[in-house]
Amino acid sequence: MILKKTFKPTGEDITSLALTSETLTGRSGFLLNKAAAKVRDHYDEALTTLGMNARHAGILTILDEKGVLSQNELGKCAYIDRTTIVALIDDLERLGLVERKEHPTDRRSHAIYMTEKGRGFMPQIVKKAKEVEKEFLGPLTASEQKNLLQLLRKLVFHHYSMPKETR
Amino acid sequence: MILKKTFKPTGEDITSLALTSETLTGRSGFLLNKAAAKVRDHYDEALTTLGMNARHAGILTILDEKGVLSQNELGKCAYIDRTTIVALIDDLERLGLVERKEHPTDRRSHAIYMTEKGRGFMPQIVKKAKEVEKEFLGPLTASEQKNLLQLLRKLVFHHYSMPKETR
DNA sequence: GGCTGATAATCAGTAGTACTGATTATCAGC
DNA sequence: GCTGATAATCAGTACTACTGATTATCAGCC
Repeated sequence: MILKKTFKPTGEDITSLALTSETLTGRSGFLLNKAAAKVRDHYDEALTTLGMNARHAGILTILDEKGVLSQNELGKCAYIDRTTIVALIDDLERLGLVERKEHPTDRRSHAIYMTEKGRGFMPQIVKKAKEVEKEFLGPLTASEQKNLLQLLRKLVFHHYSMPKETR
Repeated sequence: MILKKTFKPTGEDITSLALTSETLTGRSGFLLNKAAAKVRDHYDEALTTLGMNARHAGILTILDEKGVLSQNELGKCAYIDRTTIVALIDDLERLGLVERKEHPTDRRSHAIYMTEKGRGFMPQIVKKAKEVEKEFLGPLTASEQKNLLQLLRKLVFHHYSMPKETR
């Protein structure tokens, strides 16, 4: 192998490769990480013109969907750590897309509101998301795409609803 | 929403959620990244007793499968950047699992050999991988698992075979 | 009214991932 | 023997994601 000039990292015929944990390409761990890195690149690239990245867009999407939330609630929805979300909200506030306001009933919390400007960004964000999804999932048929999303969702919801210790 | 005491980040009935890019949980970007983070956690935790992480195990798996490779070839097989693989090989060499030797025909290259000790680790690595895969993919049926792996593989192979500029 | 354990946001520090760009050595073609 | 390409390496950068500590506040209980 090492002597070959025209080295090919992977064979052409995907379907001939074994779906077993004995090979790297048969492990969900490998495939998920590589797929995730790639789709994140796509998102970050698409959103850079809006001055944000995929996680910022995710937070705005949650806010748009669920209305006003505390930081904590927001973090839980996006499965983002409580300490990580602070800087993300900072960024979005700096961009004028959200505002930290006083929480009506709990003075420990912040109520995160989307601003008018933030709301105005949503159509663009959704448009970008649709473009990225279309391009990234392009190699799959429509039903395969749907299938993939459903399977992933099942996995994600299962593993993120487990208690912390067993995660 | 912000006033509710018993806040639930996600509804229970997954199947009722829309599979559309307008919601975060309808985007492959979100789902892939969360699933990837989780499965990586599982792998890292399972492999920590062997003194390595998921990427080390991945490299050993490639070597086991393909035999002696140069660092570059190894990187291409594992889709790991040329600059990133250096430290990973360092780690594995320090653990005594691989060795950098002189390349037979190209003195720029290193030939990476698995040591006897490294070969001896493979059954444990495969065992751990199988356990992780079984547990992580547990929420899915056997045919769903197979399906998921095939869809992911199609995506990964497609996107990583593109020329750099359009990736 | 005041104590106590829990919770919300924040920050400092740490670790891991992944890359760009530069450097050195070597190769391969002309 | 010159020239452009390639292999490994390193320094530096940026981003992700966490632990643990801190401060403020809440909620239940005596």
